[in-house]
Amino acid sequence: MKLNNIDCVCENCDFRDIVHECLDDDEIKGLCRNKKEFSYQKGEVIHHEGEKITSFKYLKSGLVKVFRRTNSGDEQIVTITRPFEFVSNMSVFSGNSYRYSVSALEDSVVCNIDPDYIRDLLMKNGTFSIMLLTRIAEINERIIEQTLDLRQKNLIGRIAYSLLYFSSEIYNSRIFDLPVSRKEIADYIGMSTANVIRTLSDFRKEGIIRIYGKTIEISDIQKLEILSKRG
Amino acid sequence: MKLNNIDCVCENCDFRDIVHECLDDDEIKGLCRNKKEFSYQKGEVIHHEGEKITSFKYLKSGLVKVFRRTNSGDEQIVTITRPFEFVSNMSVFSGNSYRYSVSALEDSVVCNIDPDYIRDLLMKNGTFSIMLLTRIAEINERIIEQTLDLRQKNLIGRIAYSLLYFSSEIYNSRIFDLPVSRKEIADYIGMSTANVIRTLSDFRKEGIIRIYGKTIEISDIQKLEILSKRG
DNA sequence: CGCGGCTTTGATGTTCATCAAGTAAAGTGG
DNA sequence: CCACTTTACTTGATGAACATCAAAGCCGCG
Repeated sequence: MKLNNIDCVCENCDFRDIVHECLDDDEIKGLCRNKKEFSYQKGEVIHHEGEKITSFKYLKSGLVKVFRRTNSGDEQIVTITRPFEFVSNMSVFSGNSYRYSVSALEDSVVCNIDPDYIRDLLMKNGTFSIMLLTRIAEINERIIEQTLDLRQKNLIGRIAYSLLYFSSEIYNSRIFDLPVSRKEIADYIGMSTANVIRTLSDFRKEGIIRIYGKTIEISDIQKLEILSKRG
Repeated sequence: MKLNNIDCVCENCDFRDIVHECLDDDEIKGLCRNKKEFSYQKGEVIHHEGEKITSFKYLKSGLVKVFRRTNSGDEQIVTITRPFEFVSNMSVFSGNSYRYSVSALEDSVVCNIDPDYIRDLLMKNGTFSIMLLTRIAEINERIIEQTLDLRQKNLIGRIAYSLLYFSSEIYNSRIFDLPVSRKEIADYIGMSTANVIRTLSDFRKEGIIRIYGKTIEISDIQKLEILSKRG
C-alpha cells in the first residue's frame, strides 16, 4: 500500500462526472481536504473483515474482490467489483466495522474519504443524498441478483455465467486474462476447485473456449450463453 | 387488498419512533397526505416483479415473502421479512419497476408513500437522508448475509438455519406455526421439497424437533445450533 | 536444480434431485 | 354435511451431480 501524495485534484477526478456532479465547487474542495488516495498492488489486502471502519472507500481504478471467511476457514467471495462501484459499499452506514475483507485482484487505486465529511454532505446536500442512496441501492441490488442467479444454476451454468461476466462486464472483450485463480472462481461460485477446472476443460474440449494458462478466449459465445441460461 | 380508510394518524404510527423520529410535525403531516394504507390477506400478492413502481412501501404489520421467478418457472425466495423492514426496499431508487414480487405470508398491513414525497424529504432533510440510507444499507446487508450463510451450508445446515431463523428472528419462541409450506422452505433454501420434508422428519426422529402439521416445536435448540453452524 | 504452489485428471463415494406411489388435509359443489 | 377434487405432505428407490482424495504435471522462484 502506498499513499499517493498528489495535489488535490478532485476537480479533475474521473468520478466527478459520475458521483460528484451534484457537488458544488466548495464541496469538491472540502472533499479534497478530507480524502486520501492509496495505491495497492495486485494481491494486497485493502482491509480485513471486522476491522474498525475508518474511511468511506471507493475504487478509482483496478479490480478488487470482496470476500469473507466461512466457519470452516474457506474464502467465500461476495463479489468481484470494478471502479465506479464503491468498495466499502454499505458497512459504513450500517455498522462500525467492515463486514467483508477486500483485496486487489489487479493494481488498484482507492480513494479514502472521511465518513464524517460524507455525513456532512448528506446533511446539507439533498441531491447528493439521493445520488448516494441510489448508487448504494444499485450496488447492493447487483450483488443480490448475481447471488440469486448463481444459486439457481448448476456447475456448468455457473462457470458459463462467470466467464460471460468477466468477458462482458469486466473486460468488455472476447479474450481476457483471468484476474483470479481457479480456486477463486470456485470460492466465487461455491463449488470445488477440481470441478471448476474439469468444467473449463470440458468447455475447451467442446470448442467453446480456448485456454492459455490464465488467458481465456471465448470462441463460441452463443453456446456459452445457452449453457449459462439453461444451467 | 383493501384500502384502510382511516383518518390521518401518522403522528401515532408505531413507525414514528423508529423511522420518522427525524421528521418534524409539518413533515409528518405531509407524509400523512401522501400515504395510503392497505391491508392484505394471507396469500395475497402485494406487487409483481416487473410492475411499474408506484409507491415506496413498508410493512406495518404481518409477514411477507420477497421472491422472483426463475428461468425454469420455479419460485426463488429472496427473503422473508418482518415489519420495520421496508418492503419495496431498494428498487424505488434504482429502477422504475419492482425487481421482485412480494406476497403476504400472514395478514399484513402495508403503508404506501408517494415516492416523490420521499424525494422531497431527502432533498430538504439531511437527518432523514442518513436514516434512510442507513436502513436501506442494513436491510440489504441482511439479505446478502443470509444468502451467503445459506450458500455455504448443506441441506441439514440450511434446514437448521431456517428453523432457527423463524424461531429467533420472526416469532421469538421455541414453538411456532410455520408461515410457509414445505415447498416454500425449499424455494427459500434452494433445495428440493422432498428433501426438506425428509430432513424435517430426520430431525423429528432424532428428537430435535416436534412436528404437528405446520406447528414446529424445537426440543433441542443446542443440537439445532450445532447442525446449523457445522452444516 | 529442486522446492512449493497452482493446475490437471481419474477414481471413488456422498449428497442431493428426481421419480413414483401413497397418505393426509383442505377446499368445492351438490 | 358428505362425496369429490385438489393440493400439500410423506417416504422409498434410483440415478445424476458434485465433493473429495490421490497422483502426477507444470511453472515460477530462490
